[in-house]
Amino acid sequence: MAAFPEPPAHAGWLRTVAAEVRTFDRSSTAERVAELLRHRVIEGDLPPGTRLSEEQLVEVLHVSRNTLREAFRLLTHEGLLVHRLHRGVFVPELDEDDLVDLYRLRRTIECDVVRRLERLDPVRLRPLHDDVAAGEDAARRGDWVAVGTANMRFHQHLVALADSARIDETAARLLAELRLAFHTVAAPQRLYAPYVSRNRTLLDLLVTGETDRAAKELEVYLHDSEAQLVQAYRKRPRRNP
Amino acid sequence: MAAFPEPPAHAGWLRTVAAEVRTFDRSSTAERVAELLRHRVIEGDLPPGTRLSEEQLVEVLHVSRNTLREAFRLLTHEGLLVHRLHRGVFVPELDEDDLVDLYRLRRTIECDVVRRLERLDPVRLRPLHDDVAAGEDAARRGDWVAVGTANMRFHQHLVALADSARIDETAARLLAELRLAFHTVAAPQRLYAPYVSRNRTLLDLLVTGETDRAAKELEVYLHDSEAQLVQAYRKRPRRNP
DNA sequence: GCATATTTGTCCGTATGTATA
DNA sequence: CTATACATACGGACAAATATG
Repeated sequence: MAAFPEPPAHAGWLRTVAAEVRTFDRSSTAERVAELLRHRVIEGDLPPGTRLSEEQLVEVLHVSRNTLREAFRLLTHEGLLVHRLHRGVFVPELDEDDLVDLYRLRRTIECDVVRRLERLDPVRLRPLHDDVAAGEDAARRGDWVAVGTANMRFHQHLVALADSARIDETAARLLAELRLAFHTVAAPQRLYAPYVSRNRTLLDLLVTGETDRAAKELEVYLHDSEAQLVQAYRKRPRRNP
Repeated sequence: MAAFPEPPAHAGWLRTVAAEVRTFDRSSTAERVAELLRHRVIEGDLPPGTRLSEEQLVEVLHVSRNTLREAFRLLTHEGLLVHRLHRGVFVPELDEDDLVDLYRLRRTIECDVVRRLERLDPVRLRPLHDDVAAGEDAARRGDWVAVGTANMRFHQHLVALADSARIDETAARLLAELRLAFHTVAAPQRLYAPYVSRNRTLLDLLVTGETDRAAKELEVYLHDSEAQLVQAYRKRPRRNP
């Protein structure tokens, strides 16, 4: 043993990982590994295009190949990894078509959820208030990572108003994939900035019960967001032309 | 060996299966196994509540346990199997809440897709025409299984008009799960019957470009369908009270 | 409630096939 | 084209949890 020449440079994130895997219990090992990798991908620690070597991960996580591969399968179906036969799993590199596709489904779900809201108990807006406040606060501090997180939470809590587990799950996958897109552009910070105040506007409309106007506002909102992201995509520095 | 008292009665489907697994290539073994099991579940050959024994399937499919478990993971994530820790995988038994949840998402997606249609090339309605015709034909023959299949195809082709891979995928999973619900009620045949003509009505509205009316009609349509299915659920014979 | 048998969860070693330098 | 690295797939083993009598 010790036959492994220490993982290559890009794998710095690996070092802190080993202990975490056995932290939780009451779920299968594969799910814990998946949960761990999920966060690494979503946080951008593994940039799009990265290949996840079975050998290295087995070594570092101290799990068997089988278990690791089960975790891969889970994440693959969540869209957070892509699986190329006989080549391994990679963090996906979304292209412009993927962006458009993601926003297409996103508009369908989020706008429809808002449009169908009625007789909404104000208490249920509580998480949204918190998210908006967190976003505004983070923006003041200039902590753009936190702004992004708060924004994602806001939208997740928004669809949660529909009271549908499957809508929640679909939205979660959607937003997770979208995070990948944000990680492929140069300065994702700026992309979140304009939506701090727009989330506030949206929330106000929900508070006053103007769901139709809220739905229309959200529609424009998401179109703008998509346009900005597509633009950032085109301007991004690319390795392979 | 021979310790198994012959798989129980419901497992007759196993016998014809062995050869099929090695038919295709160009995909992994796990995916081929998953594809096979997927069809068996969707077609209702494995009724909801069935446990899929690893040992039996390994025996019959001639694949290793690891490979089989990978196939399980794939299907679990599609909602076609449920995984209970240390107990194995089962064909899910959807309850009333699941039904409501499924229809909630279904209305969101299908209705929104229809509402957003504009300047639709009539050629793209071709698959829908075929599906409606197939449904009507099958209904005349009294082939209710074929009616069900045609109906599922119709709705899949309907959402395909949105030109979104992720919407297609979401809808596919949705409809697959819904099939499970149909298999748990006594006489699913009758449930499809009323929608042969309603599909025709819907299609006519699309042909004339009245997308708003079509969306509203679909909304009512799906509400009715849900109500009927829920009712059938309550009347169904149950083993465990 | 207990002891046993069965089944799943996890790991390992190895052989084979595929993609890429 | 060959060589190499790696993923794919298999089968055996044991531990852990569950089901059964």
